[in-house]
Amino acid sequence: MAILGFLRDFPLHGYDLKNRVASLAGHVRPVADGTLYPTIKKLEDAQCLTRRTAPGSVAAPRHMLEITQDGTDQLRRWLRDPEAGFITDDNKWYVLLAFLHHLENPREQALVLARRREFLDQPAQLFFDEQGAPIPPERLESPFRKGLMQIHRSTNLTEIDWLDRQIGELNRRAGFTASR
Amino acid sequence: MAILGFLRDFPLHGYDLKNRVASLAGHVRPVADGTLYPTIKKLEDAQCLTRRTAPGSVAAPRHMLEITQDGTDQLRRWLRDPEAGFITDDNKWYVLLAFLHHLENPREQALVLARRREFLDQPAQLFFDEQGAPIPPERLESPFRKGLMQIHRSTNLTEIDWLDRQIGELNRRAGFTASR
DNA sequence: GTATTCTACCTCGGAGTCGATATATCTTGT
DNA sequence: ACAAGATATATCGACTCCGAGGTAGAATAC
Repeated sequence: MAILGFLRDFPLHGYDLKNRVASLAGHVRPVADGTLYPTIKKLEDAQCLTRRTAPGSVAAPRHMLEITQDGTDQLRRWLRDPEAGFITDDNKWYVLLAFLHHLENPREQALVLARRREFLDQPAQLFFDEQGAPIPPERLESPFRKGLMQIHRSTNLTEIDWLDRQIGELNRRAGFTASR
Repeated sequence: MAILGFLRDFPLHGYDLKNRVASLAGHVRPVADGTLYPTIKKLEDAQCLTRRTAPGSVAAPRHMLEITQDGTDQLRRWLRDPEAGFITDDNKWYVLLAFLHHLENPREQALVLARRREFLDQPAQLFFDEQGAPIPPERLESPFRKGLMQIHRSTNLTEIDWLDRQIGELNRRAGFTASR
């Protein structure tokens, strides 16, 4: 998704793509060559991108990659109806968010945000005692677990706040375009 | 790490462990049977835990798992000197944090928190233009990317604040025990 | 001249994870 | 009496991903 998402902005070569994906995922989680290049080839085989060899501006020759219509369609399908992991896993969610603007319909964008919003709504029970009963933060002995739950709660509220404002904005815009 | 960390609190059987790990990791990212049971066996082979068959209190018989001294040592090694991913990947970091109290020396605990603190300090450049120059949040066209960077910044500050207070507290305590 | 470094691409083996499948027990509903 | 569902453990094949290694061109350092 990140490869097609970046290519949708402008054509790139593999090495450049690697650095962009690395700085996006998490913060700086490098993507291994052994992951990137086979994935590019897979997307090429699936007609999602085309390759054009260009002389390297700095060193060895590059393969400039361009997204195709099939690739754009595939990207939009992934964004419109993301797998569960893209909603529940923070890392994946942030990747999705980075490319959600490529889904052009504000109503569809709002629906995706709503899924995340719904997920964040369910109260997080992280720790349980011997009997399996949830332990509230104030009864946790470990200051790290206490901090973990505090941070978790605080960051969730921050994101929920943003989501609500954004969903409202998108629905307003969807209403405008529908009533025109 | 999560298996040994939970067992360090009290003995558990696999099924129970599965639910606890699931509710901890991320928030609710279920752990597959095919991951859990082979891992338990691997830890057993490595003498990190012992197994004792007990009649199932509700249904089928359980294998009650108990951590050994070797297991405790291994857990502490993982916590004391975590791999890079445990510092930079939010999901992994939160798992580590959930068990950091098993590292009993406050000085060692503070050192791990300091590594995370140092990582959070480096400013996040998530998006770049065609020339490779970083794009500041205010010049981003996508509201989702803008929100992404806002949320990222805000949650980072929240965690940094907590880390600083916690590191200070731990160092105070380390000073006390050293001067006694 | 030559070594090093950065750019740029690619492949292979191994490790880890998942989903499907299987088995068995006990409780609950019908 | 029987079916369904939760509990509980285990394995296997498929898949993904990474890390190590290799190739090569161009710039820079020594």
